Amino acid sequence: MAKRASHDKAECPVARTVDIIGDEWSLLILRDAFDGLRRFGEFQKNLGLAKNILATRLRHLVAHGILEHAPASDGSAFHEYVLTDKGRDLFHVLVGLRQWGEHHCFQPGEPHSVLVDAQKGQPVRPLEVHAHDGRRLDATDAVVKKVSEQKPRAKR
Amino acid sequence: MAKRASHDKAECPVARTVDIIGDEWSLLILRDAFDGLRRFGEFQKNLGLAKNILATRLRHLVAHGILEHAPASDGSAFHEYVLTDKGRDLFHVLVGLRQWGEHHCFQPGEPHSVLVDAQKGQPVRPLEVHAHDGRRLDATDAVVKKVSEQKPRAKR
DNA sequence: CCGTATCCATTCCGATACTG
DNA sequence: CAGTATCGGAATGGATACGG
Repeated sequence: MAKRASHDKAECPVARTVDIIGDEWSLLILRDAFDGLRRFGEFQKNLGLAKNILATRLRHLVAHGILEHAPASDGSAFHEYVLTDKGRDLFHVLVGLRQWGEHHCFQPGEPHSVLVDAQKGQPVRPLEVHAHDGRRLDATDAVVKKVSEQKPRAKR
Repeated sequence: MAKRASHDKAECPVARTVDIIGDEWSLLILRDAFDGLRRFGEFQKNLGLAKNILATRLRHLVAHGILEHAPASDGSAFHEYVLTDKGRDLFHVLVGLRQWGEHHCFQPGEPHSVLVDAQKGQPVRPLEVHAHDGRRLDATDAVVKKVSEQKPRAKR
């Protein structure tokens, strides 16, 4: 009865995405994956979550093609979880979360980690949203066009 | 015993952010808030979640300064929930989720809503991450610099 | 070292009834 | 319309023990 709602059929891309990665642990696992963590034990130690939960989340991410579970690239006999291309495309989401946190979740002077350009060591620029023609947009300049409002195309 | 882990003390901005908005309903509420929804009933109807849960989430978002609960701007006697500046800064996160979903969660030809420039009606550009000097970065070009690795400054 | 299996407390979610 | 109160079922999360 109290089955968790699912939005995997929604016409809204946000809903579908949130349905897949919209939970605390998955997002943190992804953060660590972008940080280069690969092994089960690394995730477990770094996140401090129970192994069964980690296993569930990893399975889920693998099932959705975000992580790949493959034999380790180095000689070791173990397997590792690495981001697929699809998973790497979540980069912007993680950067967005990070930048918002840097800006809004710390007291002035309170130390926090920073995302920097690997070459120069400089912090990355804040994300911006741009229109098709390059104009910068903020939240009030953008609207969601619903499917039903879209120009119907050839029947399919 | 099975209390949910909290990351509000983490030094990682992603962890703190995820701690606040890293759950399904909060993210969907925010999506709707960016869509212009304001009233309790609008959220409830559009999301189809129980009122008590919605109330809890809204309270939480208000407590964290992401939404503001104020009397309606129009004449009506009711209150409404509107994004604060802090909340509006989550725009990039939502755009990131949306774009990923548009790209990865739909079959070719399957219809979905689209985020467009309000002026011209054109879809917005895909997000990009840029270095301080403007070079475009992907996930492998950026690294997280931990607090402990940062150059110590004057004692504080 | 990498997971699976089990147990149990807690939390969450949905439905409904009820109040202002 | 906008919530609060309550309830039961479900899923989650944490700990631990166990097998590959």
